[in-house]
Amino acid sequence: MESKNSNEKVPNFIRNIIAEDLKNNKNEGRVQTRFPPEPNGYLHIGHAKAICLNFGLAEEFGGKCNLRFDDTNPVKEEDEYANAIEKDVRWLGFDWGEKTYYASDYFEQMYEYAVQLVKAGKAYVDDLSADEIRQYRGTLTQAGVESPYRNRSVEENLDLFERMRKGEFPNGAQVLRAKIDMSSPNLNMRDPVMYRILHAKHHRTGDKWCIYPMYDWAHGLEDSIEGITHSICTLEFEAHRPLYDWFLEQLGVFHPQQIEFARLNLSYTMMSKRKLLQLVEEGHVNGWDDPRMPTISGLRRRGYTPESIRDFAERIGVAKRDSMVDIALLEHCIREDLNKRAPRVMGVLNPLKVIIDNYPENQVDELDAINNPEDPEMGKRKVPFSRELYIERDDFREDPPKKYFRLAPGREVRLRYAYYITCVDVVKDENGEVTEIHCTYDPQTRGGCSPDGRRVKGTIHWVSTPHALDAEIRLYDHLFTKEDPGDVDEGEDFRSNLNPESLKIVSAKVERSLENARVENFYQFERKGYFCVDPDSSKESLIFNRTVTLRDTWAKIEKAQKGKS
RNA sequence: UGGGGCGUCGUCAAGUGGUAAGACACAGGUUUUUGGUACCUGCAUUCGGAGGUUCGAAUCCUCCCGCCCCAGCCA
Repeated sequence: MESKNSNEKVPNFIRNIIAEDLKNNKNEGRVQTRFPPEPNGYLHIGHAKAICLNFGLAEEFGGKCNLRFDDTNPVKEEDEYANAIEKDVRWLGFDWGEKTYYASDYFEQMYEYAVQLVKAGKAYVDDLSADEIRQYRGTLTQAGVESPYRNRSVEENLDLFERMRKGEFPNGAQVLRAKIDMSSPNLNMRDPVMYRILHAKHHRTGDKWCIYPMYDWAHGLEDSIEGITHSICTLEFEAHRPLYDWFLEQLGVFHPQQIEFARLNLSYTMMSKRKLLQLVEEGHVNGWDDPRMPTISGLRRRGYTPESIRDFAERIGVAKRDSMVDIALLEHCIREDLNKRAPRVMGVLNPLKVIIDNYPENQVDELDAINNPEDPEMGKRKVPFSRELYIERDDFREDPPKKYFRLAPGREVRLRYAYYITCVDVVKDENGEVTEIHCTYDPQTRGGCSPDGRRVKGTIHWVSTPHALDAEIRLYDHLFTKEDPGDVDEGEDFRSNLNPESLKIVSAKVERSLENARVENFYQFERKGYFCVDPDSSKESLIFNRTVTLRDTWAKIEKAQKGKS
């Protein structure tokens, strides 16, 4: 399976930086990265990019990658999320050793570092309200104003900070701020808040703390404590780097290098955790693992494999420019993976009854079918054939368009692995709807080829009626109708771009061999696409999710034809 | 009109002074008992624009244009 790594690694700026560092023996040749999610939501394909990047780099350069929960805000974080995140990272195929790291494990040490800064006159307790702090901060073009509390004595600051920790003050009464520069053109440097008072129960430390560190203060410390050599994050943190560096420099501790890259944007979907949460809470989807969601759990349920997602992450590359990756690339990756691995099977999504007039009633023939033409080792199976069959409604046209070479009155086609049949009659109901068609078969063509060598243009799939299994099939399409769901008119939001046809449920007839299908098994329904067994499925009622369709050249031709006429 | 970034094919993306990789998409074609797969061919005389340096520039310099991020006691 690993041998398919024929696509060699393409250079990117982060790889280049690390390779250069290694050449210069920076960090004694050590490479240590980390993936630091906040446990306040589910991971999505954008996180998968970061995970593959961090774990991939570590692996490539003989280093390690930590999984670390950045749990510094107790009001938003929950164990449920932390557990789901661990499961997803593991499912993607990554291993972070025996230890899972938590920012909250460093709270005591962070506090001591803060005291150190206070003693050095580099931090102070501010009594200004949140609102006042905002006003004092100034604007993009206007310098800020120093807080009247900025020059308290070290002793007073020490006393106040300790009492903050003890819980003597209510939420919002004070904050600890770094004393940097209120006139800095970089707003992040205008005396940023290091600690705020939050009387809240933390998912791990419980009620032990009532002051919690802010991201900018905490993150560099977490990295430093763990000996991270390359702290890779997304572009929006670029303006925070001077602060990251400032704290570590003041403390004189190990100083990791922060490197920023552009986050992933995918067409026809969106990555905002907030909006994804909204989709879940408002019921536009059926949970975080809805197969239409770009979450790892959604993709897993949809039938995406870890291999396909890792391949995708490698192919999109890593750079600093904002971009929007075509979701067709993700679809290509899963098709490529499943083409090699998915057993082929026949399933009729929209059944039309076919009666073979000259085939004996009650006769059953067991025909050989190949499980995967891409992999002979997957062997063969028997599929039952009888007088009554189902074929795909779209594989029959009373009035076939040009270049259509499936079934039509008087036409002959091949039933895959079975016989050639010719349509001799069409039966309709009072509305003119075709209810069944009658055909004759050529007994000489068993297996699908004729002794006289005559050729048929079309091969269609089928299922024997008396042997067919019923199955519910969930057909998924893009969640949004626009490449950029955020592209909306005045007064509207991304919800108005929700695709009303993102889920269609059909009752299908599938071949008998699927009776043993188990949850998460994947198949190629020949000529239709790749499907996997949904967790809702049971032996009594089979349920499949369509992962992705097969490429459909005919659909393109027909669309082009319609466009012309 | 402060600061920090970024602009190479429809979409990603290599390239770091020596004369534009690759992938997806798209368009043709070959093979085919999946209109699938595989394979072949085509697809940027040009790198946001204009000047300049150089024998030579996507790569160096200057100016201009466009897009993104920053004013949470979120991360």
